[in-house]
Amino acid sequence: MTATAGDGTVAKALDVLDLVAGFGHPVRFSDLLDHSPYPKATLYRLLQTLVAQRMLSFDADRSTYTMGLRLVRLAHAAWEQSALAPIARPHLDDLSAKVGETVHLAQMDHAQVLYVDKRNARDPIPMYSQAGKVGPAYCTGVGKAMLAYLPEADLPGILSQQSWHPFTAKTITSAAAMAQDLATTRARGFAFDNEEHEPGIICVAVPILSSGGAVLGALSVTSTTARTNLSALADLAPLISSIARTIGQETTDWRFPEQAVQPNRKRA
Amino acid sequence: MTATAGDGTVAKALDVLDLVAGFGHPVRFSDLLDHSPYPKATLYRLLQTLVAQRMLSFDADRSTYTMGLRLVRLAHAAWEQSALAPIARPHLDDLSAKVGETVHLAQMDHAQVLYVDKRNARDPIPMYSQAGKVGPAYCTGVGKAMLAYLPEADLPGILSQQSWHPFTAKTITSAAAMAQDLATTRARGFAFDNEEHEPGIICVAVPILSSGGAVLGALSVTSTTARTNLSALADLAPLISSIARTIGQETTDWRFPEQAVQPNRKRA
DNA sequence: AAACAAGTTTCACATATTGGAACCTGCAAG
DNA sequence: CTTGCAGGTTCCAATATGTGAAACTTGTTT
Repeated sequence: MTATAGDGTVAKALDVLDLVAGFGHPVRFSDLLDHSPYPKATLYRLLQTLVAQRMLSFDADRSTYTMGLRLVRLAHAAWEQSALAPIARPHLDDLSAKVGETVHLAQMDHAQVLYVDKRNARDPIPMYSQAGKVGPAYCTGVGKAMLAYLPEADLPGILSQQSWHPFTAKTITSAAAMAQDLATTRARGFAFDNEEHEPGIICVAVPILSSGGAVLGALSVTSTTARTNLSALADLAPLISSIARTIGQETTDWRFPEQAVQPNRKRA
Repeated sequence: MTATAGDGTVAKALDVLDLVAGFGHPVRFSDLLDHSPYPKATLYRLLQTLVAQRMLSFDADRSTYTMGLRLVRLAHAAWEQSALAPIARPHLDDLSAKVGETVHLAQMDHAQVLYVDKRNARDPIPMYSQAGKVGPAYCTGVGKAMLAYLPEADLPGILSQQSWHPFTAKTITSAAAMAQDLATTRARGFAFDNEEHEPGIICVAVPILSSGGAVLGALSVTSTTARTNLSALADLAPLISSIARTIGQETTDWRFPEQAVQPNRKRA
């Protein structure tokens, strides 16, 4: 599972946190025990600590553990502080308004794709509750767009961590085939998802690059085969690319007005 | 600040996490050192651990620390798993569509109000609040709605933790005055925020209660004095209350279909 | 009443954490 | 240059912390 390094109390605690998160619903102590490598007493103490820290919450009635609210708070800070997401937000609104389809903003996280922001086709609700989800890199538009522009040195490591599960008949299922697809993507300047993750779902995606050329994230527009097709989506590429370029530019530029902020220096 | 209990490595690590979150922008090591009670070496190791766990990320170029992406991931799980938020979501959509004003869903977190979800007004007004953000309980509609229905035993503890900062001339600034206001609120069945937090901003809020009467959260509709007034907002109370009642009902009922889930029992 | 499962506490032992101090950087001033 | 210094990183002995097998509650089943 989350193959944590053997040592470090903090690592263990976070491991447990992931474990609880993985269940996706309130869990009892013994359920966790069955799925964790830690002995009863240790797990018990870790849980106590996490609850005390409000990273988990404990429902005494049902004697189950759930994710705590402190996390939501911390994540808010994480999102706000991320260089990409807050800057991209208004541009996502624009793009969403213009194309009227589902729009995704993603970043690489640990060889997977992390959706950082999203606009739905119907109701535009900017909120990270819908973001935060992770997905595979090898069969999503945003994933392939980022992979294509990653430093060559990093690629093998990341590709080796993909599961290559064949979600659909069109899923790319080997590093070799992926290399091919990424070359095409680079040549084209944008990536497609041709029903590689879910049948009927297609998308165009472009990378968001810093002015130094580093991959900051990716931007995509998703639709269905019922409504459109790849070549129609490709027509959107110039628009999406231009927006991605703007976001990349602004993100590179902004670098936080650090010297302007900090008239507060005191001890805790 | 986050007055953590003296012991526990995990507590310290999370304390540091909060510290970084508090800055709201990338920070250098020494900035953190100035604001933390921990000695250099200790703080250094804690930071290393957090970075290794991807709870923080370290920008080598600028040698600054920022919140990590793993948090966003965990928070997503937290949100999804929370009994209230996912259930309330469609109802927020409804309410938002019907009233066309800003709608908030909040919960109590550690004597403060945590905004868990939000819908913007059609004609969005710039305002201090966003999902994941925390706010004071004593001068917000949602805060007062929840306080009014909390078990009496819990109230003193929570009230004693309020800052009573007079944001505006109308802010309630003492526990005594609050007791009065809460009594009125209970009698009325819903709470007002009469420009108590920000001038020109007013709101109606109702508590969301479980069928057992426990406070699960609160629901509010916010507007401005430029556009409407308290008595007009009060007219919305029946609608909001009814939605809140539905949410409370569904949340109480749902209690996760536990027996349906778990054909997987194995050791890690 | 006896057997059992789930959760909690104990305690001697091991180890991870601690933090003062020494040690590396750059870099700016002499 | 070379000296001084602030921001960062590493050492290491002392010790506080975390460990986990086993004993012990509690509540539930047979």
